[in-house]
Amino acid sequence: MPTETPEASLTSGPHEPSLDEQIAAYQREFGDLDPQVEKVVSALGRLNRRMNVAYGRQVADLGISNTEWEVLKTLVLSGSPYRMGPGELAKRLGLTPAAMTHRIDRMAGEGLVTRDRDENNRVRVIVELTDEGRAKWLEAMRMATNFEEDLLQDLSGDERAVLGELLIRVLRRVEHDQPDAGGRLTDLD
Amino acid sequence: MPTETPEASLTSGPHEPSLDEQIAAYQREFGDLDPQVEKVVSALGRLNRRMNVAYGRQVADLGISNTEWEVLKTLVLSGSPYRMGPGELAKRLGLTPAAMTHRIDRMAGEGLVTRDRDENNRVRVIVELTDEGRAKWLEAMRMATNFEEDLLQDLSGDERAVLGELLIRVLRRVEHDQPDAGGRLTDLD
DNA sequence: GGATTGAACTTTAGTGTTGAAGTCTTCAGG
DNA sequence: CCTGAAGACTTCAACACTAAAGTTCAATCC
Repeated sequence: MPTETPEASLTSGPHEPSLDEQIAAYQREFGDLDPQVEKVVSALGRLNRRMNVAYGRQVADLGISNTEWEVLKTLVLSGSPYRMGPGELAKRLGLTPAAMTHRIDRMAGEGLVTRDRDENNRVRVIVELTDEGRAKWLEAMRMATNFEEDLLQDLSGDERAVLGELLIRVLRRVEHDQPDAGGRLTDLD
Repeated sequence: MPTETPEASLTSGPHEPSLDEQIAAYQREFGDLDPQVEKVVSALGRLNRRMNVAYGRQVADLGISNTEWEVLKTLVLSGSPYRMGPGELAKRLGLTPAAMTHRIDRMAGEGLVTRDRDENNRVRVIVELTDEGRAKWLEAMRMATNFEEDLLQDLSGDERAVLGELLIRVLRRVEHDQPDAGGRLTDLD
């Protein structure tokens, strides 16, 4: 057995703290906070993390990455004929134009989208969803909705409605203070 | 004026779709979904994105990145004496050990943490929060709690309680299906 | 109508992340 | 002991992203 020093518990307990433990720890380390607020915020954070992991795993089975799926979604939501310029795409996805260029390169290489110059204005580029891209989106969408339905399974119809309403009210507050992309929507970091 | 071709609306309307528009677009493109579920999920997604942006901006003012803040949080939550091994840190943060090594390098260079070999087991490394690191965490925490308080300002005490409860029930469902880190917690992508 | 401004995208340099291979230490067996 | 195996971290190569500089085409000014 490895020399069990007192501090050896450093790596011993993988024991990821439960939400309650986490909140208790915050109370301990930073007394000055409202447990009710912390509960909501911590739950939101964890939930989103888990959801991202879940989505990532699912779309990986389709041979695409989470980031590629984001692009497919954005194109589909723009409606037929599923075209958009790299600049607009970048803005919606919170990426720099440079990153968008590379992402489109990859996706075009995989046949998910096409990239062409606009004949009427040769500075512009048109990214268009291919049939294959749309098919991938559809498959991903089916998986996602199954997962989402399952996610909310423990909630009654009324509860779902209430949850939706409350979230939207909170969302309105951020979107108001932080109207769209004041600058870049630089996610994480 | 640039030649306004019919498709020129490609880049014309930065018009980021509202939540309602987004949900309507999903209905249009993929009839087979429950609007109530979609409302909750879409709101969650947007909310988290906005929150990440907000946190990122705030801690940037303190001269640290969002990712560094994550490390500080994890160390503080572990409780005094705020020590942890890189491996455990990586697991909690959903990073590979390799990334953790570099992150610790940087943070040690900035004086936020120290990195030392465990005297009792020289394979192990101990990352410990410095006073400066703890001070940064404290500042960040103050900003964060202000923001979070503001975020929920439009909700009554009861509503906050309900929201927290509902989120926790949803969370329980994911954490049950996806118990902790089955493998790596590869966020996004 | 030729130069200037401006818009939309691409290229380049630098940083952070992953996955795989490598190093060093400790533990267990002969 | 001395060897082999396992664990904990680090190094390396490849990839994705950002910020800033560069390129190309279109519109406007004189």
